[in-house]
Amino acid sequence: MGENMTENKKLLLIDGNSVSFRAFFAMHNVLDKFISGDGVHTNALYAFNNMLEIILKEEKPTHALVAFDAGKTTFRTKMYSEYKGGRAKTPPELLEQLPLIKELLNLRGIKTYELKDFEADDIIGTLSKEGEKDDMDVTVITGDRDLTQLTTKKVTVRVNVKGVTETESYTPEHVKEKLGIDPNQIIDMKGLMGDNSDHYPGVEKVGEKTAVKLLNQYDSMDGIYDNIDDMKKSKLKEHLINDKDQAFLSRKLATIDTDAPIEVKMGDLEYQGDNQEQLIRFYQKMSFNSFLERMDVDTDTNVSDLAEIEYSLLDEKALKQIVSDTGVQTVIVESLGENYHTTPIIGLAVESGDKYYATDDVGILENQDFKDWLADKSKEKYVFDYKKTIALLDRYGCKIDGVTFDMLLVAYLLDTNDSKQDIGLVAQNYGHNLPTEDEFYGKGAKKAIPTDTDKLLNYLAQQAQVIVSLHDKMMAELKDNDQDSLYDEIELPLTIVLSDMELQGVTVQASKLKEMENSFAQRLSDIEKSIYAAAGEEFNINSPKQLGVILFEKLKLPVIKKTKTGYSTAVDVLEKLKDKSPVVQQILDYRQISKINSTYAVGLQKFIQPDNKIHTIYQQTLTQTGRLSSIEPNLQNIPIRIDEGRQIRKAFVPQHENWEMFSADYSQVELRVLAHISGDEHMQEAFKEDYDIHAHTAMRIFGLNSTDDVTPNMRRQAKATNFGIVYGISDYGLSQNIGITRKEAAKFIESYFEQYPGVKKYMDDIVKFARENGYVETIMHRRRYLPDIHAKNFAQRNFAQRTAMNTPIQGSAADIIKVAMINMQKKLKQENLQANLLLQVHDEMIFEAPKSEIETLEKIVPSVMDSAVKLDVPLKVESAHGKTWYEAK
DNA sequence: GACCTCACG
DNA sequence: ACGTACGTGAGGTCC
Repeated sequence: MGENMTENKKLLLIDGNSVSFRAFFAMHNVLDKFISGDGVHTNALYAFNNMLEIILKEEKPTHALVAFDAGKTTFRTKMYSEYKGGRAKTPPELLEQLPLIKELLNLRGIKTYELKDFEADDIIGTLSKEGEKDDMDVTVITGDRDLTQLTTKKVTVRVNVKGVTETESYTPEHVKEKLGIDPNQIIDMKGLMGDNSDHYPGVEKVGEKTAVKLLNQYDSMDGIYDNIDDMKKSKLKEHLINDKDQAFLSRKLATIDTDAPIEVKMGDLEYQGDNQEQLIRFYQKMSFNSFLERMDVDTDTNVSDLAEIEYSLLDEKALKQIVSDTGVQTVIVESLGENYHTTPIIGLAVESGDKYYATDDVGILENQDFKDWLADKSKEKYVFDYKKTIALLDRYGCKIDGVTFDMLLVAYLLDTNDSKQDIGLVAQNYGHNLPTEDEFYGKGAKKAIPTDTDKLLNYLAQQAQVIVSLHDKMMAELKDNDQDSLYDEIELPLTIVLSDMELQGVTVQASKLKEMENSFAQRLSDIEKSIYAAAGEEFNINSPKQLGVILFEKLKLPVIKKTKTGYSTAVDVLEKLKDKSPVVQQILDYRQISKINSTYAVGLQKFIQPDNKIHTIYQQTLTQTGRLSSIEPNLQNIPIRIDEGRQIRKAFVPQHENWEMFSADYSQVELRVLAHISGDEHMQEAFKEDYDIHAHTAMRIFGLNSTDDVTPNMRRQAKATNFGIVYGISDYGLSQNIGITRKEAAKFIESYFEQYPGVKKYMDDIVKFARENGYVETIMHRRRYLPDIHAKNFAQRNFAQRTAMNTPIQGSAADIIKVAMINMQKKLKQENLQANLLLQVHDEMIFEAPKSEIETLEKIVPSVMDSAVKLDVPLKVESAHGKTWYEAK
């Protein structure tokens, strides 16, 4: 180890422009929320400071500097006038924040610097070299990958990967691993391949791959051109010769100047630390409450630093005040851990008339006045996670009603990324200093209720306080987004429907599952034996790693696809190897049965409660599209496609004798939604006339005159294309799915768009909408923000575009069934039926009902479902019933 | 805890 | 040249 006599001097260099840029777009979706008193946007400033806090803590620099670009023209534009040409202008909302960012840095004791005719990169390059000469450790923070060329043993370059706080650290080893070349070869690589975003060319047809290959062979661009005469004749050689001048110019442009004429000296860069007084005033001016709070409690967010709040014990005396209060009150019912259907309540808190009450004695729930107050619909209440609160109280014999504000639900509707089902996280997103569950109770094995009861009760009181103080702001945002009816009329009423379903539970016969488990076990052991025989040895078939060795090394089957860690043994790969060896089919069989056995036959038994029922949890605030998800267990993926798996459904039965299972599903709801929102005439006609949609599509894209001429294979391909359209199609994806070439797939798509021009227009328009607004929305104004729609990275951006196309379709379908569920529950009550809604699987509802009610359900369920919303095309519902879920289809 | 695989819409 | 279908949850392996 080298001795460092300068005592760990540490230089921090930040690329001010690129980090500000990232900061701005990372918080672009809250642009309008972050405005200072005098009307200046502050989102980038806020995110920048966030990053700064984290970086300063991690890096503990002794010296620091933030470099900025000085202007549009530099020595590079003089060399090549097109340099960075065609770049989008910096948004004015960001531009106005740059002086604020510099002011902030000044108050935080960090020097800023810019130099005429040079870019921030050159300042950083020059100083990092100087720091290294002084034997300092240097860290560079930037949003720009180009700076990785500065990486050395002493210089680490951290590039923002997601937002501004997550970075990827480049050391020389990491560069080598990632790019396959050394840091000092990066400029040669850029010279050869050019740079689209900086707008300079390299050598024609040379991309990253080719450049790296050449550099591995010839070391540098000079090496390539020294040996060019010896290269054998090829297009590549021709391009290299033709574009030689261009390549050397590009390399020059890509090279960061490490010898810029800067006027600052290392001594000027000493990190000063915060100017407390002025910084506080600055934060106040910017309304940065969270940063202000952090200053008061110092930097440590330990539980002991929890701001104290005054509360009294929630006892009989307090209840007198609470039940007589006519104003809005906030209720906290706390439980720790995973599944709220089984975990105990560990504490309660109520905010009432600006006072806080809390207790860890659940005996209070036996007080009749309290019970009545909780169940009283006319007593308005606020909570966090209404569904959980209902379920917890239910086990203690209490009902709760009158809830008008569920902070979790509102946070989710405002931004699907925001809700992490943790009040601390939501609070922190809104600038409040409340610990998360993990922060307060500890993580993993260390998780525990604090021994100091006062601490716990204080935390609960604080939760109530956060809910009270954020209510107005969040509800106002909801209204601004035009999402108030989505909340009032759909999500909040749905919470009650879902809690009914969860608490009702579905009856599952353990004996039936046990029986299947035994028969699967027998079959598995048979197949196992014959696989071992074919392989010539015993191994763990469930291990993709071991299986890979057997298939591709021992049996020498051709490798079709690789994963990050080894050979892929996924179904699509094995399907292609089926005729090469009989063992492949046996492995497929083994996999299938093993999956059904472990996940369902064995797995589901563990969830059957003493009441012979399974009580799943529907996550209402999780998916990015507005669908529900089901956990512990997941009852939305019970097998159906293959009969062996489908047998599992025979264990799902009604809870009473002489009852039946009844299921009803929407037919092609997503395509109908697409027909509606795209307004495409041909697709709308197909649904209005109730044609077989896939046959109709086949007829159109294959240019036939009648659906009678459509072959089953044509229909299959058209069906896949319809699915692809809904997912945000790509020719590659479609080609993989139906086993045709990419070219053929591209043809399909082209003719699809010719036949359904409205669909094409929708796809173009929705992506444009996402680019302009930063989000997309459903028919009920459910929102999904798509920050990656502006990503520089091709794959990320494309993904965001497909998401923009798919989300309004999938999400609107989710809206529709949610409305139907609410109406259905109402109808069952109105009609005084005993039938119970038990499950929802995205486009279907599953009920149990007395046999005598089945006929009624057959009329009312489809009618409630297809009238849930009014679209430009009809909705279609199919239903079935039988003794078990298996038969109800 | 990451990764692979596979169940559903 | 890039690297892909959209949305989920869970079990098993391996580190």
